[in-house]
Amino acid sequence: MTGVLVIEDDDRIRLALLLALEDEGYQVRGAGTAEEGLRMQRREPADNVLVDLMLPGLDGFECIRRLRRDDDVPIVVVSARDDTHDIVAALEAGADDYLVKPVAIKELSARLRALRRRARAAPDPVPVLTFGSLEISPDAGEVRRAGRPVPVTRTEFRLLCELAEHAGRVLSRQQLLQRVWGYDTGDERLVDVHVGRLRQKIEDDPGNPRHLVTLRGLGYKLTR
Amino acid sequence: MTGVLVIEDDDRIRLALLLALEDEGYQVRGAGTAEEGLRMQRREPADNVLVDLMLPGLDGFECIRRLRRDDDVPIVVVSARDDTHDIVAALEAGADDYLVKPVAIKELSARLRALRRRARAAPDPVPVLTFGSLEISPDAGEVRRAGRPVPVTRTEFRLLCELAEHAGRVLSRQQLLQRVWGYDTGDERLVDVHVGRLRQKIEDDPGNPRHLVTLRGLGYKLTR
DNA sequence: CGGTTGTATGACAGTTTCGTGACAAAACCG
DNA sequence: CGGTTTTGTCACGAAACTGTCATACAACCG
Repeated sequence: MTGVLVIEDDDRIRLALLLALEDEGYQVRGAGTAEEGLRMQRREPADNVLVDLMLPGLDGFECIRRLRRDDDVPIVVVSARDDTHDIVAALEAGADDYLVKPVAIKELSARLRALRRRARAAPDPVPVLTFGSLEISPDAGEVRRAGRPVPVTRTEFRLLCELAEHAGRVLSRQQLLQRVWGYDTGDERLVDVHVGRLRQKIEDDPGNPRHLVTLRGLGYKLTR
Repeated sequence: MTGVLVIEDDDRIRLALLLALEDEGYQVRGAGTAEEGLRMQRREPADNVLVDLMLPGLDGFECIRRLRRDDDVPIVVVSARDDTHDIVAALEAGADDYLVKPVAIKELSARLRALRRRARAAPDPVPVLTFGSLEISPDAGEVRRAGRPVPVTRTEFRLLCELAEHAGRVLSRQQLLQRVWGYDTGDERLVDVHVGRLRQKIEDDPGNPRHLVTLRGLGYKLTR
């Protein structure tokens, strides 16, 4: 399992990063101050560290230097400041990369991956979307229910991913036909059939679906 | 002396980069096309390569892949496009960093420095990838099953490594053709055949593969 | 309540996708 | 050069998947 430590004092940003990284398949942990982060990294080293520059107490630069002192872990700075001087200083202090907020999680993930390739560190985690006991991993082409793999067909899988990507939002049959099948027009019953088949596989009680819900007259949605 | 190769088709930008890097103390050389750049790098390897994404003929992504194929040189993309999708694709292709034009030369220089520090710090620790009782050492060119060496052909080995590097992720036949064979197009049955042959060698029960599994309609993946 | 509209589902036939053995071309190797 | 291994192509059978349809069921509405 690949671990990431996020050192960031803003609770909301830290939480958002942690949740997003978790979806990307990382095992995450967070720290609100440099001191706490250093302590955590010393006790139980993560495979990657994300650091904010503006931290209370010990600042980001110093934090990077100290991390670097006793570890070769890849360090990525995530800062609001988009200033060449800061970037150079951070890299000079020992950081490996520098991203400016707001960061696109996919980019962050890709950069972490590139960095790990260089550092020959941990393996790639596989992103997982979770809906209660239902787990969907688009990259692994896998669906699990209560931990057990569920065999789904390609069409079902695409449909499920489409719904999962827009979790909680209704998608009309037309939209689904368009996005999953690429049809601009077609029989909407087709969607019903596949939704039905999917329910047989992923719902505990297919007659009373908890995740893959029908919204009469509107379409379907996937809920947690 | 540290050498940098700049592959960029716009003469003015290439020249500007070369001059600026020269001021930074690098020994520089430039190429106007991917083909020329690849040739130069093969003949006389630089310590860093800068690549533009929009090149005439062979595009930047392909250029990166080919550079990566026979070299571990740090690659930095310098592109006008500031798009998450491009960034992810470039990093995925094997780039180490991605900068958006116009670049601050001080930042570029700092990033190159950080990258070289990394590249130098990781002298191959001969990693072994393990999948249950299956062991693959990409560097040693060896495959073992329950400790016993398994003779695999070059093609099979590359296919296996490609799958192993992305353990747990589905790779489509197209992707495999592209990455293992370098084909941009071709008969997808070819992949099937080699997967079949590989299974005969590495699976306990080739009829019921445990590691090299098929995901109908999606492709293949290697699991633990 | 009865009519109307929208949704679920089982069956089925046509199509797609896979795995495999056979074989020839190509590469390799003394 | 002759033998051996590896590689790519092909064709075919088996298995899995897909979309359509008909019917049954449920929800809504006045």
